[in-house]
Amino acid sequence: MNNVVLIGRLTRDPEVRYTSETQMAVARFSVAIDRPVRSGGEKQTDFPNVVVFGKQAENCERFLRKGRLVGVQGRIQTGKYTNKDGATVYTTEVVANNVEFLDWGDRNERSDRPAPQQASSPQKDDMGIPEGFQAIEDEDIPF
Amino acid sequence: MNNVVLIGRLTRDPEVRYTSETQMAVARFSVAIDRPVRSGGEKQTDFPNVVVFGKQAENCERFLRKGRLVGVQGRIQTGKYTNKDGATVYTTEVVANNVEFLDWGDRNERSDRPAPQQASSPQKDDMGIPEGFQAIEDEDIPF
Amino acid sequence: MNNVVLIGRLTRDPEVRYTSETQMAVARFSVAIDRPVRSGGEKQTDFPNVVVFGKQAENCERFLRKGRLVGVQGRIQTGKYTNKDGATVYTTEVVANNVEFLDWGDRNERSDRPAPQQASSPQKDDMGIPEGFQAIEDEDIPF
Amino acid sequence: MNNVVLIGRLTRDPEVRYTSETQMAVARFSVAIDRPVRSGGEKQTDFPNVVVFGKQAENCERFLRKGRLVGVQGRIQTGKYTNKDGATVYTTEVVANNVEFLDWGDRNERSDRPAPQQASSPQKDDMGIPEGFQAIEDEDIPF
DNA sequence: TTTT
DNA sequence: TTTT
Repeated sequence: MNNVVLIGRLTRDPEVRYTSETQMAVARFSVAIDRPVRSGGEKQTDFPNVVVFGKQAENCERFLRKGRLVGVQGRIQTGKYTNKDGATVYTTEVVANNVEFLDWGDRNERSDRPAPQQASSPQKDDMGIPEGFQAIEDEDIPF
Repeated sequence: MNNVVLIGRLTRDPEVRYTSETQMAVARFSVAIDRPVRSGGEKQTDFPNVVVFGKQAENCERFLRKGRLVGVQGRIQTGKYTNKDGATVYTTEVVANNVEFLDWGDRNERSDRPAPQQASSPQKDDMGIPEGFQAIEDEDIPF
Repeated sequence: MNNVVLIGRLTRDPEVRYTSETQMAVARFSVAIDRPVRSGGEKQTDFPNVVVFGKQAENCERFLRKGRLVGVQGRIQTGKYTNKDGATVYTTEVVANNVEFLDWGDRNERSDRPAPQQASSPQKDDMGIPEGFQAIEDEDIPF
Repeated sequence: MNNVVLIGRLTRDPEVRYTSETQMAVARFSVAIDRPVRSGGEKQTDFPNVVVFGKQAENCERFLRKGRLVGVQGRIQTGKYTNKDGATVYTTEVVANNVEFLDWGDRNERSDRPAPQQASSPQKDDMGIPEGFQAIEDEDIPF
């Protein structure tokens, strides 16, 4: 059993890549969740990272933007990789089974993203790997 | 909303420290959770870190050992700290509201831990901070 | 372990009563949650009942209305009672630890409810018991 | 979002039927979950009903018995039906996506069930519908 | 690297 | 007794 439910706001636009073999979409974002305030305490916020795959990742790319409110159901996934300095970095992220869009922003923002420039998105990801994460290949897709 | 439920087995004995001011117990352990096997795939396991505070942490110290099965209900907490090399390390762990002991091991193992050597546990934690975590002080206790 | 998370819309205004002894508020509502649509299937919806106690119940009374979107974290509670015909009726409801207001409706709706007519709410509840539920007394409050 | 996690013990052996068209297995049981004891209060227990479909239902039939400990991940489903007296009965149950067996009982109990008598289980269910539930047909299977 |  |  490994079950997570989050409701929070995107800290930035989702970042989408594609697996090299099947070109499956992989979207990543992190979500801001304020902790319940302790009386007399200052605001504190958690920023868990979320990964989504496939059709849902494509919907995240199209409809989600920084600041939008989402509900996420998934599981905690841990991993590790070796960084440029040869140090082992441990990662913990939420792999989403389901992402729900809980608000739809202003009219402007709801419109689809500008069509990506030719040959941009469904191509081998050679932009480098984001800080703190490994490349994702087809064998990492959980379905 | 930030809700986590895990069922898994301790990867090692819980590690317990005490806050310097109120001497509240803080227990840490990580838990192994096998992912549902994909047909034709090999076994994969996640190892989320768990933190527990107060009375529950004391019970974890007394009754939990490596290999025991637990249910954990809590929330994801993120943080960061600067390591010895001056690099920023980001952390993600599960802060437990509730830890349930789902098996009690063999008769032998169920017995309490040998009493800690004098002045050992309820003392200022100066053993250093475990790899990948910050010191915990009273203001970090969530209740 | 008994953990529930729901996101859905109120099917009607919350119904609030008060325990006879300590006059603690008890709010009830049910929430509509659409099931993920099966391709070729028609829409289906679940309507779980939710109960909230104390301060949170008062906030529900003030700010929640039919149609508003909420996140609920809580547990499943079962019970039974004997109805007017002498038949045993079994109940299952969600006792909320936490209710989050995920939208705030139009400006008009966000305003507080009209002040209840004098001596209305914080009084012994003698309006009778709603269909399908038992009276709630102080010993039923979970904290 | 509609997410439930339970850990509890079966109150009786699971009850298994099969849909008339595709003969898919449908297992039902209820699970006892003690509430956290309030100091000075007496023990209280919830008994949510659980339904499982397909392969998992077959595993429940084979391996689960009264008293066994399970973890359940699923969602709350509500429904209604008309009983023999013409009264509308409202139902709330947990539809499981995943049932984990958290203990395996004594050696004896772990063995498979005696093979059902010829033509017993994979047949049209005409034993009547259990108290408080509707018949389940193929269109009710959630996958 | 953080959201309303 | 059902919500957008």
